[in-house]
Amino acid sequence: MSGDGEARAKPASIRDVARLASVSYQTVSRVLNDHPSIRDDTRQRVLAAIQTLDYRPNQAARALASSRPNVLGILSATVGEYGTTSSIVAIEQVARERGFSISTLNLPDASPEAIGEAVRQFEHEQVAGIIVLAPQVRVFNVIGGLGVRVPVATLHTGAGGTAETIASDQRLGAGLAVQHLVTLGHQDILHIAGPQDWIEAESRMHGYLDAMFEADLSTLPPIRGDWTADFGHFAGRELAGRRDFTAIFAANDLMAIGLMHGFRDAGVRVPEDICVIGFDDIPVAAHMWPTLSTVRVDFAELGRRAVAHLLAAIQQQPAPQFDLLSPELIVRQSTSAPATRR
Amino acid sequence: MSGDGEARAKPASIRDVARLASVSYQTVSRVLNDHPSIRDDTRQRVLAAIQTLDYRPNQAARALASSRPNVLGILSATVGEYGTTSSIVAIEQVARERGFSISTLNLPDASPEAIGEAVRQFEHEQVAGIIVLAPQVRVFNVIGGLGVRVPVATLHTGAGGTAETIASDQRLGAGLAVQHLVTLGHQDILHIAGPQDWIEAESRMHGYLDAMFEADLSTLPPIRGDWTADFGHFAGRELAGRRDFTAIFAANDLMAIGLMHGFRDAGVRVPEDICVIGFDDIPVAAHMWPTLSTVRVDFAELGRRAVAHLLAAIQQQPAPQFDLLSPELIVRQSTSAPATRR
DNA sequence: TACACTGATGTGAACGTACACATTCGAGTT
DNA sequence: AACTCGAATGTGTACGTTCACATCAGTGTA
Repeated sequence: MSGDGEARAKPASIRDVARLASVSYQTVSRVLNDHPSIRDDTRQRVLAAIQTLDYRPNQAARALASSRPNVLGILSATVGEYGTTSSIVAIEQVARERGFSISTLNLPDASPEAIGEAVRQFEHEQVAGIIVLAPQVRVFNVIGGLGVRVPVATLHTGAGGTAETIASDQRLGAGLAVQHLVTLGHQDILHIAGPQDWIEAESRMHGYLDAMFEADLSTLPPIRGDWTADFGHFAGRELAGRRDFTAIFAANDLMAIGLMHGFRDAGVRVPEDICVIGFDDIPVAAHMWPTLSTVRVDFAELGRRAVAHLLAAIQQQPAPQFDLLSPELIVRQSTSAPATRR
Repeated sequence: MSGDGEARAKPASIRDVARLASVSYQTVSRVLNDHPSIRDDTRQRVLAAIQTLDYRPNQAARALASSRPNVLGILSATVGEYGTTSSIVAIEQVARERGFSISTLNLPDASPEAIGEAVRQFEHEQVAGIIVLAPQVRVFNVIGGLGVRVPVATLHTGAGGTAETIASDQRLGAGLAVQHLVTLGHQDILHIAGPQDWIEAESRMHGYLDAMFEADLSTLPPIRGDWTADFGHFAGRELAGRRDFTAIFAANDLMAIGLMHGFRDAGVRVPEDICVIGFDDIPVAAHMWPTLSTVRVDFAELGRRAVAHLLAAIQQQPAPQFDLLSPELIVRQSTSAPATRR
């Protein structure tokens, strides 16, 4: 394979740099850590030596010697969901820019034991902080009760507690969706919520309830789903027989897509008979039939903010203040004015 | 919050375990590393002590002392795609079971410079090996020419080279799709391929060409797409005017979904006028209208195998031999016999 | 001139583990 | 009984970095 001339020897250490710059290794260490008391020409000399040797600090040794590690843990329970994935990608990128690496840990189930074990694992891996993407109420409680010693930041809105919480305004988003339906003339709006334990499910549901209340409309009891398109499909077929609503606000796009499928199976037309709006704006939403109205959330920005918060906490600095991230209403074909004949 | 009585002191070290088990720290180290020469009762005593103290080896120290690090790097360029994500989740889980953590690195673009820098970064992080999920031909070449010192495993089929390659039989999968269409009676089948540089795009396209050849059918020049539903949508509208094919095999589900959207816009019916089959079986495929026929690939298993391969290479053991992973044909509504009237 | 004080640098540990080399012990061989 | 051998365990040291402390010059103050 494409011979690479120079057989690279073992990487340069801090002492090699020190020797080349004619200073002690400790001085090099100070330069690396931005110690104030370093004469400027000394710093320049050290930096030049670093450059020459292509020296990069050994993270393992650094983590071992200091108690200030350089890995962020990402704890997620929502595997493969669009929003989660988008956030993780963004987190990883910005964390890397700030000199941290990422260790991800996916929970197949979010049982308290599993969460506890995961946090233990992270602590043991000496992570600097943990970003939690498992937005279940229970996770908060477990983590809160665990006496975690490292900073924790959680994505998504809800439960305050000790953890830094990065929110997008899911309630506002839900409100946008409902107001859109109301503006179109709908009065009987059903909500398909996410699982009971989920913070996002709760806040989207509250957004629905609030918006309905403000519009002076009576609400129907929400239906509990599990976020999946398969559930939506099932629910759609079940609900097709009901005539007490003209529009549905689903807590996420997948369920909305499944719903439309179920309605189709049952001969209910969207949007003519029933309107459907989702939440998330996953990439295929624009290509459904009918194309799916939804609420877009900037998951990547959410992730970036989580990192900013977490790093501030790690460095004992005041948390940066962000405005709540405003979701955006995306109107497509699946919502229209209610049919008059019904 | 929620007082947790015992203020946990610093975690137990190997010496604490040794003291409790009345052995030397070295003996504990041997137990941890499965050294053969350990009396069984000694081993039991040590294991009991480990249990009691909830001891877990400090990975940083371990990585520092040995040159045998315990982190696997995942290099990916295909952000947020379903298959990639599924594989990564599986990789992460099985790697963790085998005592490795995962460091992910997502490339916004797959330029040679970016790839080189990423590999450097991983080497510098002392990763034990790298799993590459950026299945572009170019990536192989860059990595091959880089003289990477750590083992590399790449997912997906194609380009042999020095890297361990974990393949699912994409050609076979593509063949399944085409044969399905042929069996239904189609003769003029168009292929929407992935981007030119992508290994998977190439092998799916070759699968298409091979299957057409075997069926003694003439092929149409494939159309190059970019994997996205948006492209599919565009292509669908363009192709709606053509009458020289009765079925389309799209290289992935997203493009297939976009295609159906485009056809819908143009008044072409699926499957009555044109049949569409995709590849991947993403979760929403079953809920399209019409539901999308496709080829299912076990991405998770693919990821697990990549880890097995990589760990074998790391431990200088012979690579485990797997049969090629066989994709599965999933027949749904978007494919049917061609209309006779056309 | 002696004194404390600050800025810049150097020295000796320590972090928790693995590796190379002792050491001990018992069994088998001569 | 002395000897070899291997299995089981213990002792030093190194990995590359940071931390606590020591040093040493220079500066201002009494």
